[in-house]
Amino acid sequence: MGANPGKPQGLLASADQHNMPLMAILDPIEALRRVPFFAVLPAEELDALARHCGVRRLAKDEMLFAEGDPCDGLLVVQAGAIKVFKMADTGREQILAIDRAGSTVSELPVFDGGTYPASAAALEDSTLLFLPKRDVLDLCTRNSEVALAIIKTLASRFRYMTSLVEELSLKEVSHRLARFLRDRALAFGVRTRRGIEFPLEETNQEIGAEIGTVRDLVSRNLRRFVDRGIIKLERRKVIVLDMAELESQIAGTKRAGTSERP
Amino acid sequence: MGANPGKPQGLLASADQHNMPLMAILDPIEALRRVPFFAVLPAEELDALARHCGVRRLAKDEMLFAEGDPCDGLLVVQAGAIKVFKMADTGREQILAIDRAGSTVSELPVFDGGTYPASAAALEDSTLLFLPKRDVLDLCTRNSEVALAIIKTLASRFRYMTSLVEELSLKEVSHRLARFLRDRALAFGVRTRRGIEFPLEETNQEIGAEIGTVRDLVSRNLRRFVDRGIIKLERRKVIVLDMAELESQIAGTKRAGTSERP
DNA sequence: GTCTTCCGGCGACTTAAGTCGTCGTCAATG
DNA sequence: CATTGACGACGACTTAAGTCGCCGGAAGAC
Repeated sequence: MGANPGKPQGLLASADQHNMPLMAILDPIEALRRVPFFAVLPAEELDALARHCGVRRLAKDEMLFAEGDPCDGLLVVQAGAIKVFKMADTGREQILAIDRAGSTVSELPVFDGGTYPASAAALEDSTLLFLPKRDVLDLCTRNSEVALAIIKTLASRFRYMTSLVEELSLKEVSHRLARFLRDRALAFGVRTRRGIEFPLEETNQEIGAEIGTVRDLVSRNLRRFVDRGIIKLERRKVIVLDMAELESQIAGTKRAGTSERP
Repeated sequence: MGANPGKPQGLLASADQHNMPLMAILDPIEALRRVPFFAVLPAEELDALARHCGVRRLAKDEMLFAEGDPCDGLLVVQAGAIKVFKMADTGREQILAIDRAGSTVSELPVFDGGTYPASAAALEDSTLLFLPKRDVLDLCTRNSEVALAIIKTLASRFRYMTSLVEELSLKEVSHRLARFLRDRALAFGVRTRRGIEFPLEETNQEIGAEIGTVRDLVSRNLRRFVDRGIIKLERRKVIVLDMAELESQIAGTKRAGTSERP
């Protein structure tokens, strides 16, 4: 699929609703079907689930839950975007995941019975479905295919956490930012004569929270990339001029020449 | 259970073998039964699994697998200790998990079909069982109780990763070290008239790799705790003199007084 | 026993990360 | 149109983190 950034993210929550057939907005079954581990279910199972589910609407920046809250059901994102994050007492935050339509939020407490391990809030106006814990657990017990699919979902999140730990512990801010840009370019980039272009809706603040640093450092490092001719910044858009150099920033800046120690 | 450190860890791998009935060393069924998600199985299922399993012995410091290797089965720790870690090209490493008897290593690639997300090596002489992927997946499909228990295991690991990310991103080295000591004190500490005592077998190097820093900083921060009268160090032992102060190191050193900004 | 190696402990230094204050721009608001 | 507020940029500064070299003691090897 040739990377079509036709649906930019942050600003246009309302556009979603215009582009989507009305049913898709109202029909919880469609929302459930977009969840990978429910997709395998026959229609009548989905129906049954849908009958038990509640709806929650959130305005931008509204909190969904806070770290430590008890949890009594699974949340399915129907529209919008939810950030899951940890917050320091200094106010700084670290984003653990951003979940959009078809994702579920914090499966953990549903399955291990604990409280939410992090807080969550809406990045845009959002709609979520709520499935009582019991129904989800019953379903898993009856249908091991679903359980296995949930394991896969958890595994994929786990892999991300693994690489996040690696980067936070062993890599510098410039690496993390380079990887962030590379990933965006691969996911949303379009080849033009000027380079690979993609939209960048979030603020430096938000980027910082994703890659584990502060606003200022994102700004400084972006500028450094611009100065070195690796990227070009426009309005709310990035143009990657030198993808090879961007990749090599990810691989290793860290005094790459020191060879072996004697 | 009044915290009995009767089985210190690193040095005494051989003691294990003396204290344990010989059968427990040789019998794979016993080893499998110690795994939480196999414990629920009836004896004949365990038998069947055990018949298919291979054995792998590792000397201390021997590699079990490297990041990116393909994986074709589940590894169950029967005896010893395995560290799972990421390594930077500078040689620095970040430990993601330490698994002992009754734990499994890298369930991820078994269930999502990918490669190992990190490397693993033996911290002590160790014995592992190997269960072919097929058998494990078949078992999960047949028995959703096992699948659900695996989800719980993954969830618990996930929670740890979550807090690791939080600490790496938002907390200082002294916090992480304080938490490390507190956790050890709770898990292995014994109340004596001098304070709460527990063994500390690992080197500063290893502690650093666990909490995400280098040898030197572990040493410096330990010393600082000693100077402030929070702990006392002996041979390979720690005595916590002021648990309250240790806890408050965890909660927040970070200019705790700044109140609100105007 | 003696030798060697590993480990811990300094102290001095470098550098990445983060903080702060200010200013200019842009966009939304009234 | 004017005001306000957010955001990005930038320079100067502070501090935590990490690096380096050296020493001295303890444990293991011979």
